[in-house]
Amino acid sequence: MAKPRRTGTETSETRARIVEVTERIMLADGYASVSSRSVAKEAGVTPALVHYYFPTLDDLFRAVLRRRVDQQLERQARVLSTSPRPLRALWNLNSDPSRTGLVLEFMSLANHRKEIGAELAAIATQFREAQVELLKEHVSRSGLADRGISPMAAMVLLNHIAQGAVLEHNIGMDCGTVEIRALVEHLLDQIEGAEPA
Amino acid sequence: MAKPRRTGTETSETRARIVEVTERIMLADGYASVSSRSVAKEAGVTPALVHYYFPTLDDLFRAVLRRRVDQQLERQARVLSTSPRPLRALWNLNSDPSRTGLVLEFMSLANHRKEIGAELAAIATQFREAQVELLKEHVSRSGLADRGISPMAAMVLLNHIAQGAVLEHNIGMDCGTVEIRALVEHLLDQIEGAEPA
DNA sequence: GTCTATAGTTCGATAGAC
DNA sequence: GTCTATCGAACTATAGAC
Repeated sequence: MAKPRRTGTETSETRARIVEVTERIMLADGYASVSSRSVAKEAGVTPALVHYYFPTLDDLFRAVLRRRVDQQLERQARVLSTSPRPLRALWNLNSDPSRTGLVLEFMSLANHRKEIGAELAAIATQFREAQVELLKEHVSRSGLADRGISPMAAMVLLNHIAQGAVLEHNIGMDCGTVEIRALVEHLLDQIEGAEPA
Repeated sequence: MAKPRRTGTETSETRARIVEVTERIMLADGYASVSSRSVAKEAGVTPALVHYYFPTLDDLFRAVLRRRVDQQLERQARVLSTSPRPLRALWNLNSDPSRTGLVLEFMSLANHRKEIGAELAAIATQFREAQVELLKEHVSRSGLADRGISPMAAMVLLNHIAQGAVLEHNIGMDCGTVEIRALVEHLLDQIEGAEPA
């Protein structure tokens, strides 16, 4: 009996548009620019309607998070299980600014919305475990074990480099960009073989 | 004639306390929790006094940034020029959560305060160039060239790993923590020799 | 140097009409 | 499902007294 307030259905098109707009604002201007008003304006509805679908802003943020997680988990699984060069496939995937940029926004958001932090940690762990699991099946092929690098270490390394690159790209920094990219490409070539033209 | 408003002196103790408090809030709760009120409350003054020293919040953020930059540039230069193992010294420096955590807050802040983004990129470039410059003097000793890794690539790599580790630590994630740390330690040992007990 | 007081915004959230 | 209207709170910033 605590909250008898009305909320919208999960399948609403307007609801989907609100989530999309929110993600766009987060990427373009940061999570701090998300408000029921800014979202409503860009979605072409009223602020009240945003609250109709998402009683609190946290609910809205969580919806953005879940939507992306579902998308990316599926995409990652598909790429990892079909690609002959899983490491390179993951590198390409994680170099996508919109993917990594959003992760970073949620990490910042988690810094003062503690409930989101725990949810985010669980999700990130889920991603990484899936990466490691799928990589293990390719481990003989990838030649990682020969270098004394565990699948887990390889995954963390790849994620951190991609993440750092996106972060610096976001603020317009280009010092070292070509060098680190060359290093990664070189290592990937050594481990998995060069990409076919 | 645009702004005839009064502002405080640079040497004020109260001013210094305000900057310190702001940095603490940024690290603990994120930049979005910084307001003239929250800072004033924790510093034991009134919101108006915060604006007396820092006409806008951007001025306050910039003061926090400059204070840290001066501290860290000096510390980095000292450590790099005196340590027999410059790479390990940098790794330890960048693994400090309060250093890297603050960098990340400013990177998020830059996402919707574009003026700060340019300033931050310039500063980060300055840091990295200083790292590369000082590392070059040690390059024969560090054995990096033998592995085909340029000083620039090494620095970017080290920074990104440390940054990623702090980021994940911040949200309470520990998946892969020991593996990546072991990998870095192993590589540092190989390149620069083991630390003395 | 520090304060009170306040103008002017923006925001989250809700009630209730249509 | 969508709206208008609004309350109450928090915020940035400024003016001016002490």
